[in-house]
Amino acid sequence: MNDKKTRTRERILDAACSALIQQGPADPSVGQVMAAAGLTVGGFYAHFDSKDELMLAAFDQLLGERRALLSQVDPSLSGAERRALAAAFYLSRKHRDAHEHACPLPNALGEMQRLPAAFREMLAEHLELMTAQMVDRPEDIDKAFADLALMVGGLALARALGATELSDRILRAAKSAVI
Amino acid sequence: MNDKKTRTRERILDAACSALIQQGPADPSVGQVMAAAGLTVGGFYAHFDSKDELMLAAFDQLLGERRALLSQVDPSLSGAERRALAAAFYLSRKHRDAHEHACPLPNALGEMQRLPAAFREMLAEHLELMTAQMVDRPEDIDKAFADLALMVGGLALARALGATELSDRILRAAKSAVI
DNA sequence: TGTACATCAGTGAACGCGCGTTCACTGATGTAC
DNA sequence: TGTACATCAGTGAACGCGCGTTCACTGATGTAC
Repeated sequence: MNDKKTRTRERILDAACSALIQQGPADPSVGQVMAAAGLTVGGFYAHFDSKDELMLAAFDQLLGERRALLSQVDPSLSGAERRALAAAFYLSRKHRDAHEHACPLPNALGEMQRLPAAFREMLAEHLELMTAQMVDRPEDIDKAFADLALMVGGLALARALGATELSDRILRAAKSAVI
Repeated sequence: MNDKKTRTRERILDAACSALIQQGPADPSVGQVMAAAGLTVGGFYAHFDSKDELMLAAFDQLLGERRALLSQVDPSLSGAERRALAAAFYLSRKHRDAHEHACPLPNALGEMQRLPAAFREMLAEHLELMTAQMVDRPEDIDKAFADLALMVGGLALARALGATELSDRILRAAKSAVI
């Protein structure tokens, strides 16, 4: 059965997701990802065509997870209330320090310009879908884009500083500024 | 005279600043930076002890430039007005597309966790000084941190997307959300 | 049920490459007399 | 003023290393008869 191969592929992809969250798309080596999945480097190309393809798949999976989380927020709340809830989670210390199932954007955005165009196209698509989930009326879309910028910037600064007092402070400041 | 050596060092440092803005700290190679300065790779270590030391110096110089720009805003304006002016420049298409004298944070933050602690310490110091320049009263400091997060996040998203319509839109949305 | 064969997921050594760093050298400039 | 020497900024080849990718092989599993 090739269920086994499918599960192995998923293990590699999950390892790549963790690496992408923590190190961005370029830094993790194929060998490191394979080792994290309990495999050796040579078997990689039976599952993915290239490192770029792996990282693109991981990027897609993680952004998809973010949107799935967003869709679980109580739909009876207003757009502004939903954005505030999303930001409260996004800008938590827990999310800043998470090594899995966290947002890849803070550590990946800076490398987008050097990656194949498929990454930017995928990013654009997810951003459009995400912001659409964050508003009640199309006219409010720019509020969602602004909140996204605030969230990504706040988390990027907080992660860059490590788990320090200043880092915590930036999370709090950004959280309280959501529109 | 060793004026000549000093000028050469500055040329290398300027080349490193450009590279840091566009590619972050890890991606540019010593050879590429030296070539951009019109030199060959071997001479590098007469000016800097290591690539990390070069990038740290470039990071310091660029963040210093940002603060110098900030200090040129009309001091008779209120803190909120000064922050709005700073954001209007920071979130302009011109700044997004600039290859020199631009902010290194959007392309550097994601790599901070993997760099020596000196980078994070330098970042923390500049952030404290920057936000102090952005407010009238200490109680408002969190507004400056939130605006910084909004600015950095907006520019990071805009740069990552390239010079597209969506990128422009994010710049506009973030600009109009400054506190 | 038991044997022979095919399949194929995964291994591990090898490749060519670019990296950061080192170092013996070059050649222009400044100093001593 | 002219010659001999010291200095030192910059050159370019070399180093050891980790990378992405390739490929001949292994060995467990499933199928045919």
